[in-house]
Amino acid sequence: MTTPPRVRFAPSPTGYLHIGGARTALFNWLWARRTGGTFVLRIEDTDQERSTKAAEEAIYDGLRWLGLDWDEGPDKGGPHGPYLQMERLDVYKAHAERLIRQGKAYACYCTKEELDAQRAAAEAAKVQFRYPGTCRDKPYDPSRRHVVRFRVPEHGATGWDDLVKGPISTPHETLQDEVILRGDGVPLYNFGVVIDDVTMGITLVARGDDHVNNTARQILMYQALGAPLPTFAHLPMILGADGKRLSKRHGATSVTDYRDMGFLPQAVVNYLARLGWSHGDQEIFTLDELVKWFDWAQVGATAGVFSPEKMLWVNHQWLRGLSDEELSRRAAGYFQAAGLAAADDAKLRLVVRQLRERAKTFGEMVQQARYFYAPIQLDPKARDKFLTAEARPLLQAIRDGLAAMPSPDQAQLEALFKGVADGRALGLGKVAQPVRVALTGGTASPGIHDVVLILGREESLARLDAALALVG
RNA sequence: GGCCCCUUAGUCUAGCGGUUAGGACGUCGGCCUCUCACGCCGAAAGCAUGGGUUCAAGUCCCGUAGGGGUCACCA
Repeated sequence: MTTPPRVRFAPSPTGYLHIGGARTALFNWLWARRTGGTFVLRIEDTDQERSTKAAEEAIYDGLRWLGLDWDEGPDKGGPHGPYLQMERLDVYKAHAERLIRQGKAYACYCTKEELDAQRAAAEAAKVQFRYPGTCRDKPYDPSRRHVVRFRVPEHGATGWDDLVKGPISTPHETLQDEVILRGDGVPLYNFGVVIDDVTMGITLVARGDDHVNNTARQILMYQALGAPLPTFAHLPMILGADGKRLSKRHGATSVTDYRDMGFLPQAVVNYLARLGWSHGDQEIFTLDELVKWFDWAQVGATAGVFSPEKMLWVNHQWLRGLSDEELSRRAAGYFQAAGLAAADDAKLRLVVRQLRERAKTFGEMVQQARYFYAPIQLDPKARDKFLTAEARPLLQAIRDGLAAMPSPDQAQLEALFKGVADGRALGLGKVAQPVRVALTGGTASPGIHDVVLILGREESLARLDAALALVG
């Protein structure tokens, strides 16, 4: 029996919740839920240039929509708060001063300009720039403007056994005495992370593998601090179709974009989980199943290309799996946003039932449902092909037959269409297509009887009349 | 460029020394059919490459190539 892990998701509030960040959050959350551990949300807002409150809210928003709840965080507090880095400045300062006193860090009085010049010189000489240790042995004078640098061993290497990548080691020669506290007392990333993970009792650090190169320096800091090491797990990046890191130019990368397009949160979670993790041959997973089966051992070490097509497919599977009630309840918001249906009513229920097999997202569903709620937009090609003189008598016959039905139902309509077709020795399609174009404006729709039923007798008659007027 | 990581079909993956290399998305063909979807059936398509180790290698080791990441008083 070991103590349950404490994991965390620590985004910077510099933008919306990115697909990649969402997956990192998801894996952490799954592990916490699976093990009975604790999921901590920490906001790393030390980059004051780029951090915004709006972005912070967007992150909460995205996580909530996905259904990933946190046990401790800025908005709900917890025993290790505050959870906003800018509210923890005194903590970093205290630890930095302790490290200075112990000789494990030191004050550096070099100016940015001096450093920039040295960097430029190194570049001109085509050598790798490393901080030369100018201030390494200078006495500590707090009254002088300074940054704090962490003393890195000259030789040797630091490694760890990564939960997803296995053993990794970084030679100290590639490291340098990096700045851990800025002149204004704000910590730099590596220091803030370590101090927070230590003081928050984080036992498993799972993050994107763009942090692999930070891990050795962080381990060195853990050691300097005398703190126990967490386990590290580095998740491979999510790439775009061109093999480059997924970014805006690849399309939608914000989880809320997917919400707006009409994806189900379960589907997004499902897809993200399967991108880089697997459980045999299964493709569709409920959250409960993911919680039950998620394991770092099944997380792959290779970067994955984000596939919008597959995510659409996954979403479609989920859409089709919802009950009629659930489906129309969720669809209602999208229909309202598009100005189509006023509410989750009986008509919407019928529309949605017909469209669930045909639309992969609520966004597509709304598009395909337009003619049920708004005047048709006649597709010219469809009109030329089907609203012809030959079709006139057929349309007329259907119109008259429908007019003669006080309350049409599936069986009556079937008999009507069949009768008209058989009477002229025509296939059903010859009759159905012109009617379809008359009623929907196009050539693709649910079954023609269903269309009539959803539209209703009056509206159907009106549209048939309009078409008849057109064919003259 | 230095360092680190990665490499099974177009894509996501299964595989953990002996398999006709399995599944899924996508693609193509067929069936179903009033259109479109759905569904069903079928097909094409893969172990980057060169050396080892071994009776046996997609699986282990080394090299090469390719890809990605990272080298700030950003995170």
